[in-house]
Amino acid sequence: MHTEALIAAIQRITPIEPEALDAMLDILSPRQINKGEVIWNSGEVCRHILFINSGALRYFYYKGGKEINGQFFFENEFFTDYYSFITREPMGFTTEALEDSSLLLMPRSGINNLYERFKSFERLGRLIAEQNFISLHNTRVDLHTKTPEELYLDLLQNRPLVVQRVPLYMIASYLGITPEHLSRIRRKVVSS
Amino acid sequence: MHTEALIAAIQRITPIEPEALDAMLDILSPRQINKGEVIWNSGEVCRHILFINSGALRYFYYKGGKEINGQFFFENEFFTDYYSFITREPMGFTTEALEDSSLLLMPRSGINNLYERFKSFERLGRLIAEQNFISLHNTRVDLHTKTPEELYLDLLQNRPLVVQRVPLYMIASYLGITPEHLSRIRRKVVSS
DNA sequence: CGCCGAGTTGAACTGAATCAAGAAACGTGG
DNA sequence: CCACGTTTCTTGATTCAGTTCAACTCGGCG
Repeated sequence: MHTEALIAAIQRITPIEPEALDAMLDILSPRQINKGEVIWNSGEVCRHILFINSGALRYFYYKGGKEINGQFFFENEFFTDYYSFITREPMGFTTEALEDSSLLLMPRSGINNLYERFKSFERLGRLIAEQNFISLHNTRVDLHTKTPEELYLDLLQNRPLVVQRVPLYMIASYLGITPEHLSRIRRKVVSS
Repeated sequence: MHTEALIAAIQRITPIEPEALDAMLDILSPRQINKGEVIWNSGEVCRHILFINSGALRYFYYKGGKEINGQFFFENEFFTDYYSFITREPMGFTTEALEDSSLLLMPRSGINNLYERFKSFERLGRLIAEQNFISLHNTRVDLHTKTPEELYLDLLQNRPLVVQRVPLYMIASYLGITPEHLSRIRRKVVSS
């Protein structure tokens, strides 16, 4: 099991003492998943936080029979449906592998145990939740105030991996526009 | 100082023992504010959670010189810029009284103190933060998937106070449309 | 080699913004 | 309690951004 990237990602967020890291390794379970496979289905309760060793994920929901992409995630990023994870309500969307991916899963029970044993780990959990909240807040403000073209330029700036590795038609629904329109925006942006 | 509504609102969320409630009363400070007055300015760090005894608030930010309303709050509701409150980064928006209002303010220092002394109070804080997160999540999904007309109908259903007590042109920017367009949507909805 | 999914392009259409003018509603001072 | 000015809301005409539908290109893969 490769855990170096996870440990490095954690240390980038907040320092954790070696004993806490050791205890964390005990609760990890690895999971390999192929491109296009579903990781978590809409309607299930989310019981894990996952870390992406390699690969890419997306989550999406449905609107009028069509898939709407909510967000994309890549190697060295954490992901969970924080809402479902906490409230134990069923998830409202489906999580799928965009590429063959190698994941590390941390179950809720194990995490709660770590929270009780290590204050530093509780701090880590809080910081991850806060990042989650902040990025949700930013997305909300952006959707509220920016044009599709501005949103696409932001994406190029801040999340170039999305533009490089996610098919255009998925990015389109993520931005709330049609693939045709995104294609035209891209032409315009490239030529300018 | 009127604290009955606050206590009732708390008990609706989670039971809190009398000693913890007493301790909480000690950290409260009341504040009267007139219609149109600013409560918190953009750029300040948010140091309080507030409870609305009576009146109404809104928060808004700017886009191209125009005010964009983020959310509206009424009597018996809590409000804070959760992001700024936690990270101590400056707030990105301004909070203002929509009506003459009577507020109760809880300072962060006092709240942290209560968290340490009473486990039940920590639970309350977590639940309020979660509600905050959930409503942000829902807003995000709605802005992503619904038409302005659907958003307005949702508002009528779920937050009728907004429609009753907030001027139309403020609701328009909240929904991401112009006042003219909202006026036409309203005409259409009423006549059907 | 041929197919199929992804991306592009064009033309017609539509929902929403903009601009401009009035009509209501509202509060304030006389 | 009325008159006036200001703010809010409505309505119409025009313009524009973005969608829809349909046809076509391109690249990868069986």
